[in-house]
Amino acid sequence: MEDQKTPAAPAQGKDFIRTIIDEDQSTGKHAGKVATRFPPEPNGYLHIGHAKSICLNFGVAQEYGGTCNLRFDDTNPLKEDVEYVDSIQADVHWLGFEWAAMYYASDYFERLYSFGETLIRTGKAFVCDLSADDVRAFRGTLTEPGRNSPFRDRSVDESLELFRKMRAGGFEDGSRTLRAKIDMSSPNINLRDPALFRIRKATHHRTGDDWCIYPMYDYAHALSDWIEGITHSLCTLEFEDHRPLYDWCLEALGLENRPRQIEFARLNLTYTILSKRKLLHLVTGGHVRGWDDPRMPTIAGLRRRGFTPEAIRDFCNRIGLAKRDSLVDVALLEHCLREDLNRRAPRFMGVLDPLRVVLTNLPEGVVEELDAVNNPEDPSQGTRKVPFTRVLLIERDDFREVPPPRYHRLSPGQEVRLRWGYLVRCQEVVKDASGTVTEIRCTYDPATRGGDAPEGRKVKGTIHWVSADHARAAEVRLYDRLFVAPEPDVAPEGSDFLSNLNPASLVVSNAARVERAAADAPPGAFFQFERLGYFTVDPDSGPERPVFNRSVSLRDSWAKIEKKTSARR
RNA sequence: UGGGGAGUCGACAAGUGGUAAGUCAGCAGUCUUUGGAACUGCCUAUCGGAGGUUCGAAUCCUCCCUCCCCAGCCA
Repeated sequence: MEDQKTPAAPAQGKDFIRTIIDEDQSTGKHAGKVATRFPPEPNGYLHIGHAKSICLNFGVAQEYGGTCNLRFDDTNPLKEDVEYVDSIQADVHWLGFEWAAMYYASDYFERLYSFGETLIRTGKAFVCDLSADDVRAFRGTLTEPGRNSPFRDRSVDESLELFRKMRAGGFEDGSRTLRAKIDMSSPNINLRDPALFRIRKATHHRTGDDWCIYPMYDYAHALSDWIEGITHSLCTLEFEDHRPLYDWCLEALGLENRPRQIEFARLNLTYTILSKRKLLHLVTGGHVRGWDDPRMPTIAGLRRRGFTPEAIRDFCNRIGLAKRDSLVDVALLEHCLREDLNRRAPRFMGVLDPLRVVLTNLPEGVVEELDAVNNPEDPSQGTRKVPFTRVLLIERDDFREVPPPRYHRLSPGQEVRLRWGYLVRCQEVVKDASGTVTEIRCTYDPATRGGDAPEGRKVKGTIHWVSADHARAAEVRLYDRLFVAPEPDVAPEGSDFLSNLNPASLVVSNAARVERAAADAPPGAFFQFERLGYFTVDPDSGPERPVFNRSVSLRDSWAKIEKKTSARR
């Protein structure tokens, strides 16, 4: 795995998982091997929370010279689909990782079944005829112990016969389960004779109708880990009290070289929802345009939004790893993107809300080719030519007839610099009948070509622009946070996270005009429209109509000044 | 009021008995042909609380408080 020089590798302060692995290495546990796995259930798209797990599992394997498998935890045919297995593979690859091997829990169904028979034979599991409701009733509560199933003590032979009949399709869904024989009075509810297999006459996306019984998560996961020789099975905190069951499964079968499950806190992000169920709801409810809507925290959404794998990996390295519940500021994610793109993205000029500027002292028909630097942060990206003509388009917001305090842009009588162009002075404002400014007339100073101000002349403002004749029309999609609340789930009584949806999370500009090179960029290309932010070309883009997504805005200190000064009044 | 976890600056997070890193955010500046970037300074955290052990504790002990997870034939 080359080309993954994610910056800011924490030199000191190893996280607790790597500390554990260090210890295992020094004591020679697992013969010094490190084998991890990323085990998604193919029932939804991967999101930024999964990225944390992916970076951890694949990262640890790389760092210790070990391996990391991709394993689909496909034990519930009712919820799973190939669309998801495809997207998951694509997303892991896109993030920059390559698995040592790819497996499906369903690859192990036969072995898992056979392990089930073994457990029956050794008196550690039994077929239970109780209905789901009855099982619940027998389970007890958090404070009261449960009661043994009346079928718990039936003979090994009877259970074996019943289990075979379950597999053969002889029973209806829900009529029977294979249960572990552990302890109905355990304070840990997961140990109260948990189900190991249930009947589900459903077509599986991989095994078709080969099976009508499917293993439960705890059982399948522990054994799959063991089968693959996983050494460190990393998962999130909610599985902490499943660990005794994970261990039980391996121990009951007398398996050696057992993997160790270690739990870490899942990622939570401000202004974001990271529940597969709720994300699915956003998609099916039409609140977004799909799993890859640029407002979604899915890997597919982030990719379409213009996030880079580098920025996401950097983010995952920076948020740290611990066991305490945390809520990471989404501003950190945005920061990581800006930092990456500032270094790498070429600059272009584009105007979102155009205002005509006529240079009265530049004759019509004259086209000057000016040199513009592609990336001030990276001279190797060179320069390009931009056409300068009599009629220009600037950002409407870069002109104020009555400039507020500390406004450094264009206003009547004032001078401003056109980036890479000339210094221009506003001489006249043209309005329509309703009083809307339709055009401003300026003079340019031929002595300031390239934007160089003569000795002693201070021009504070520099604005972007395009030539009206040369610019290309484009659609620009401005995205904002999907939710207005830092914790979307915190909603008033009677309402849910949907009530916190941001009505302005997408604002489309159809009036935008951009320089040609930007309009010709292929989908997925990223760049900065100077002073506006970082953008990427959306897949909706076509030769006739380029479509740009704003990935993230630039930090805007003027917005802060303006907010403060207006608040003061 | 069962069991399992967790509590260090606004947010993440180092620190594992020797006297509280770093990052993001925020604030104030410098600089600037992006009010971008970069750079500088500030952000005065005694470590959930109370006791105790110790020359010395965020780090050890005791008690207490708060928060999260678990009663799917989901994962």
